[in-house]
Amino acid sequence: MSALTKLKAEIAKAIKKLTGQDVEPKTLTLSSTRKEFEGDYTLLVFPLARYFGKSPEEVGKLIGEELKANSTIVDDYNTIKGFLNLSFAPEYWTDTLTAINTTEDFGKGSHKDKRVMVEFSSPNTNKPLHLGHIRNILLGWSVSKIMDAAGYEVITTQVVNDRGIAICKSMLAWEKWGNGITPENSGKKGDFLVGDFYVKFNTEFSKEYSDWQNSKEAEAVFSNQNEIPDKAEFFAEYKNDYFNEYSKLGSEARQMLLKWENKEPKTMELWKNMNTWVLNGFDQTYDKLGVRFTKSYFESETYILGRSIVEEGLEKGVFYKEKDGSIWVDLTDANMDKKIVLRSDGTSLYITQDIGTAELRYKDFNTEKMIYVVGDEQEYHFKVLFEIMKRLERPYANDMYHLSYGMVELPTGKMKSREGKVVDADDLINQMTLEAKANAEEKGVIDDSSDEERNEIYRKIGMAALKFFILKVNPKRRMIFNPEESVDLQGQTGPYIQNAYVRIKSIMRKAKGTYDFNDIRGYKDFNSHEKNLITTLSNYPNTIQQAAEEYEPSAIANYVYDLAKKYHKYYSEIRILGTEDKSARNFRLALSYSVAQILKSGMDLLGIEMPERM
RNA sequence: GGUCCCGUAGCUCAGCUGGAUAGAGCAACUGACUUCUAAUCAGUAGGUCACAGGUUCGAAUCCUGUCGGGAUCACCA
Repeated sequence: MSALTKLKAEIAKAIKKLTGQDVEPKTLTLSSTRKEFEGDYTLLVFPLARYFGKSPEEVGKLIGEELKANSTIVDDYNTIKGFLNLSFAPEYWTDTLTAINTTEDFGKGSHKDKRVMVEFSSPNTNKPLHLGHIRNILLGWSVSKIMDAAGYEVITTQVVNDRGIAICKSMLAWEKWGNGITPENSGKKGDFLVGDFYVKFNTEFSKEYSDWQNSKEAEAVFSNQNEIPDKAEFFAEYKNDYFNEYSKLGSEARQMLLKWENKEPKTMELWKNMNTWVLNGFDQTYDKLGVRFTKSYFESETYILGRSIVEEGLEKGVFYKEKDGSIWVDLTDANMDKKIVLRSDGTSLYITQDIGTAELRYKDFNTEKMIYVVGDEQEYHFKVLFEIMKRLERPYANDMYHLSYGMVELPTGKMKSREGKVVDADDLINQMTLEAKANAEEKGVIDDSSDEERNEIYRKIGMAALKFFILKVNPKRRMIFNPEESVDLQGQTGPYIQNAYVRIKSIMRKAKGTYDFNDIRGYKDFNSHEKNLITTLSNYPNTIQQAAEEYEPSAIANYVYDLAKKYHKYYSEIRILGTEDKSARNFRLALSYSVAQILKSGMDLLGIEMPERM
């Protein structure tokens, strides 16, 4: 039991003694005292005044007096209006620090008997990963780390969309214009190579389309409109219909999809090859991002799943059949629409697959809790999915969560992969490392490291800047990313936090063998920074729990920044190694050591690595 | 039109279940490296918390409405 929980119990006891009223200790609000007032922690007495029938100020005095007399933690108190400011005994600070210092994995939550699955990334195999994926991946990875720290057992998965018309477009373009190029014979990273052909298909298709617009066929289509719209506007909107009805390339792509579905050997071979190229490329990117999946699911293998569950739902009366044979679910009573779950020709839809994969994962890993990291444009889809799973009475249905995040946009607007208007993940990662390098060389700091060590440091710094930049923001916010102005390396950033850590590491190297963390209790004359830091450190476990409950990496990011900021300030004002008094010096080193540990641990929850020097 | 998300300093964002005078960073300007790593620290300036009501001892926070931005409402994924 932490000292603060103990104190709350003592306060509840005091209230009981003074009024006979039972108060749940958890309902008491105890927060650290604002710096302009005397005291360490503040109890809000407004809500308690009604038990006493006295003014908040008087109540505060009564409770304060009682605590001062009987609490081992509280040394003194003062009241201002309805605020009871409590000052703690010196032992509170040293003992709390020692507890933090000696607890292994301080902050980690108690074991929860539940497996959580976090699904994220979920790329298509027709193009490389881009900035949008980066936000998704960083969020997913961080949430999985946070859930793990909160005490869950975590399974990470991705669902790879490796089938469908988009992939066929890349395949067709490669067949037509590829001249047998491969990653091996060209030296080009596989996902980029395939992505190039996806763009190639679309530029060729656009050419074909604009040529067609001058044809008699097009003229006929246009003049057939009931209302005569603006011609340019009409053709801009008609592109998709053209693809399906008139386009030569479109029909070739659809034929390829048909061949794929019939498992035509030559097509299968091409498909397998190109997928392997892309997936190898993805693995390299995941590696650079420091992300791993317990298991990958492939839509080519899972897209048929879900049909048997639809059958089951039909029997149970959860779904119903239309005359044309299509199967639907009616969610109007839950404030949603009717939704089709199986086509009239018996083939699956997106939702059918998701029903199937949820079930498959439950069978594979017995995951009772599932978190889907997917963009906010799919909120409705997941609302529907979760409602369906509830109606199908799946054991995991009540613990499914859509971690929805806002789109990442460029200053010029939305990214469009088919036009090649994207920020590629790999480019961005490299750019960040280069920027960290340029910045460091300008400063000329890192001393006697080898080139290899230095590059490793630059990579860590660059990645920290990128990751922190993205994770510090509430996921729900849309964000505009400007690749030119790029990500800062100073201020509220990843490197700022790394820098605090590096400073401590440097101190610890210099202090080696000259201190004893067990000898700190003699120190009593704490300054406000020291109390402040210990208070912040002891909030770490709560922060983790809260971040886990709300699926919110930004809570960790803000915490870690706050801690680093407080330490930087402390560092600039107090000379730690120069401290004369032995127990004070031990205390300060112990405090610094703990700060470093928590900074490292917290950054790890964001998927950010710490360099030992920079 | 229905539903959901967002709106806080010039810009990017914090602000926990309602609590004391709304906080950081960037950009601008001033200072601080012979002293544990200056990717730092200190300071100046910058606010009608979109707007209007309501709830109460007390509202950026909760409720209602309005306005602005976005998403979504396919036998696409």
